[in-house]
Amino acid sequence: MNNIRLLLADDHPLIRAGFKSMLVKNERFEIVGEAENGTDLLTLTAELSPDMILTDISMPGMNGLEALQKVKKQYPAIKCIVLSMHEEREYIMNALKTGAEGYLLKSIEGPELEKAILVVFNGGKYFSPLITSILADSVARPELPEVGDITPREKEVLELVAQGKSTKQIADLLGISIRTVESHRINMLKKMKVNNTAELIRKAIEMKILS
Amino acid sequence: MNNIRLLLADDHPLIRAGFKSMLVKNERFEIVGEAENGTDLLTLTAELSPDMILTDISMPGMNGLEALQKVKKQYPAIKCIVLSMHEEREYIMNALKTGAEGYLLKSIEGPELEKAILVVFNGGKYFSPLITSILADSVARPELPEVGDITPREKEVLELVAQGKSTKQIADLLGISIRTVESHRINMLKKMKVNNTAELIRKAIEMKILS
DNA sequence: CCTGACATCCGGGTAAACCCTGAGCCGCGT
DNA sequence: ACGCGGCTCAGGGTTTACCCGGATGTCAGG
Repeated sequence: MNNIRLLLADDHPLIRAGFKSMLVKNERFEIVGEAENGTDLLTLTAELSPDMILTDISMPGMNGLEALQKVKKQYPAIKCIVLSMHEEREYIMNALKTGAEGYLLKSIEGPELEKAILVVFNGGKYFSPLITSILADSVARPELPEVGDITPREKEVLELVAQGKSTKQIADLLGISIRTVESHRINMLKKMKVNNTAELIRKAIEMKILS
Repeated sequence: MNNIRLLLADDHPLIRAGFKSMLVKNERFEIVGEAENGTDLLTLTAELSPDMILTDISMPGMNGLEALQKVKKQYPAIKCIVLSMHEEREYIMNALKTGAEGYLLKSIEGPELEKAILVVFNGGKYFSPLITSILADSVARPELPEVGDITPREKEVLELVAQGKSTKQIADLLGISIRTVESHRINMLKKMKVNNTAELIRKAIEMKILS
């Protein structure tokens, strides 16, 4: 059986070293490259055409999910497993939307990592047990907030709002009408199902839309 | 020259694996034990009496700093380096207060880690360059009028505001007038030197006044 | 004592946020 | 070709945020 050629992406050398030392124990795994950010991930994917990508979400510059989206578009055959420290539902949902075949927490241990890679390589999907239960919970919930689908323009407005800018200031900065800025803000209020701007900011930060 | 006997503490096997693989390259370093939490760290320290402890801060159960404090009390000779992902001033200050001889970010690379261990082992102190500059900044800048001087009542209002409650709702909940609630909010706007409620929320979260 | 500092409380007026409705333009995918 | 969705804008209305002021009470220090 052929080796499984893996591309590893994480901005921390420490984490990469950890994964490498977990993976070298199994001869079938071959780490063909390491990326420090989303951009590297894209170029290395093009150069190396790995069988599978293991990537962190939060990385400087282009983040893992953005990069993944582009990879999936160009090379749908490449399997992707997302590695993250975050147990928040939104993170997981976003990862799934980009087409990731697996989602693992960094609290993972060696044997589970191997299992996950093998399952995904053979066409399956794998999620940490904890992740599975989180997903199950959110399915059981009758109401699906379905939030997080903030458009680029909305995010632009959101960031200015968080900086304390008034609607008029934002309108001037973006060169658009006050009405338009209001539309964007109010659309976000509805999408996020919040009552006012204050809660919008809190929720946006909670969901890591804002830093 | 003798080996440096290290005790490693982190709740993620992945991180421990990363450190180990970074450290095995240097023969002088010997990892004599690994702890998954603060309690383990204490018992292993007693059993193994290592030369130095490398520990994460956030761990389930007893955290790294609590454990470090106890270790330092019982075995003052053991050097301690704190490993953390957090660049916040408070984290660093707390680590220093517990008597840690070093503070490293997990973005560290191998050579710097070796250097840090050697420096600390030889009686010195070591901090990531980034950490040093953060500390320097906070010393250099006398900092704004200690924005933490939010009064209990104000904080109460602040939390409700962050929950998306309107001034009227807050007034009813607290059993006071709308005007009073507004006063509290506006006083906070002035204290925090922000323009509106949206920015107030962002800043409050930034300063850990709100979760 | 009393004065200043501060937390808490309240009122009125203006600017802004909020909300509904409706609309045109454009890029994108089936 | 058509619909869908993002971005743009407007009228006109209600509600709220924002800021001006002033009022209590407490409490420490001169």
